Amino acid sequence: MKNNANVTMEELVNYAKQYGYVYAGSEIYGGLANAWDYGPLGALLKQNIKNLWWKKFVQECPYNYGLDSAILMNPKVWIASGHVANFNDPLIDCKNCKSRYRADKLIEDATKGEITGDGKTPDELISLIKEKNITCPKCGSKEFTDIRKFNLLFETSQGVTEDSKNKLYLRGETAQGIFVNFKNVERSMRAKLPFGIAQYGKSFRNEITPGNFIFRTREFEQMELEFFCKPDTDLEWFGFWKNYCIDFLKLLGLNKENLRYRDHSKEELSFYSKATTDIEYKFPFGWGELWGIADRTNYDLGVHMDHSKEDLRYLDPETNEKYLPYVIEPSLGVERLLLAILADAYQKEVVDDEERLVLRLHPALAPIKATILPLVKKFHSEKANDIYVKLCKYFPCSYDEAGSIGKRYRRCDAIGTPYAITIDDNTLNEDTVTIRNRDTMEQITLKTCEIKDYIESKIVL
RNA sequence: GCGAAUGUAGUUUAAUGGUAGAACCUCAGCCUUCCAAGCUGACUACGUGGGUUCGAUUCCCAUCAUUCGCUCCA
Repeated sequence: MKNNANVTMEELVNYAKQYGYVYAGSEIYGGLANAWDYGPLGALLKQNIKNLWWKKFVQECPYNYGLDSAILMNPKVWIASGHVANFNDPLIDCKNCKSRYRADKLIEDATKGEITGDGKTPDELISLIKEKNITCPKCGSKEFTDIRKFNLLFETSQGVTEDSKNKLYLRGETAQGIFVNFKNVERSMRAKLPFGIAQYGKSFRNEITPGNFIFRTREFEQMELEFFCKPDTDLEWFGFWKNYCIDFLKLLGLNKENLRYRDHSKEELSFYSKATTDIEYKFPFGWGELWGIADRTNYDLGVHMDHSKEDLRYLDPETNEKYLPYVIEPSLGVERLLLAILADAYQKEVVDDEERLVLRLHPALAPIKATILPLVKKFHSEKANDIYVKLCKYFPCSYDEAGSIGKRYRRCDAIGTPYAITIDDNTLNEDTVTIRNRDTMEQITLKTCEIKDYIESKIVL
């Protein structure tokens, strides 16, 4: 039944636009590359994703606390974290065949790792390339362009006048807002290791090549947890969170077949990371990273302690030792998860030779939980509207009286609404309604006063 | 940013150097008592800006956007 192998990205993009999930950004002005807006349903789905993540990682998790830190931070944060230096890729083009390389990688490859490009200025890199007679691996040319730096951090300025002294960065990840608040949370919540701090929010990166719809965008939303633990327990917790994360995805209803772990090789690991595992999802365009789970050691707290001169060490109440906690970071992109959820739920089924488009979303994720349908407009509208007004107070509902009942069922199938409540003569005479289930197409009869409890019991994750 | 391709209603598309036709969707009305029924009507498009031409959606240039590679990553 579940099979999204035939769903193309193109189909999903059209679907998302057609039904009010995702629109191209600034469309009436010709668009803006790679910007996407979330429509009425997309906004609800996004909210649901974030709320469910918060529920599982904060509300129901005894270890973790929530946080909402600012997007604008003191620029020293980004210098300390290494983003200002390391989000600068020195790129160089071959003038002959137009191939593009990272200058530091080019040197490393050409010298078989004898010379590393780490920490070199652009001028030093250029002279190294000349000195070692490095040629383009593709065409053998020695003619390269100058090095151009692509700073992945967005810059902005604070104050009404443009002034480099007031240069600020839009955060490139939410994680740093957590690290700089480590001591605050520890003190105010009287937190004992191990404990985690979770937050979701917007981050910005000047990606050189964004793409694949909402998979990689320059403005995106992250849901990150920084989990602090004793230095020797990091690998144990690393395993714990790997399981916890994938269980969460399965709970949301993602098909197991479309999920896998991928461990980073040693060469691939970030300089600060001891181990990293990605949870990948099989998107219509192929396997792609959904959730990165990294053992960041004590790197982040360490650099912030160095740069800020604040003591960020934890005083272990059992041993009276002071040490920097290790950090496990499960980091998830909201839009990526949303894309995975849409791709996974999108089903085209054939019912009596007719194609039925149905979005098999978990009821907890569905933007609209129930739709209220008067069986015949002129007889049942008034009663249906009464019920609609009452149910709206508890969860998002819609009301639809246009077209045949069958057509209205299909409309709510297409946007993933799990329950359709039909109001007919029995509602007027006996105060009962028919509730039709999107997935099974089965119908049950309930008293009107039972509807709210019934649906609320189904939309809990 | 570089290379290649593309751009006609919300979606899928047709035709054309003389300013565009359809299907689905949507909306209104009629009809309709449980799975996209039917009838009547309505709305909506040549990405943007220049150039050539008597006249451009069509040809040329630029620009913007999208897609695919390089690269990067949540």
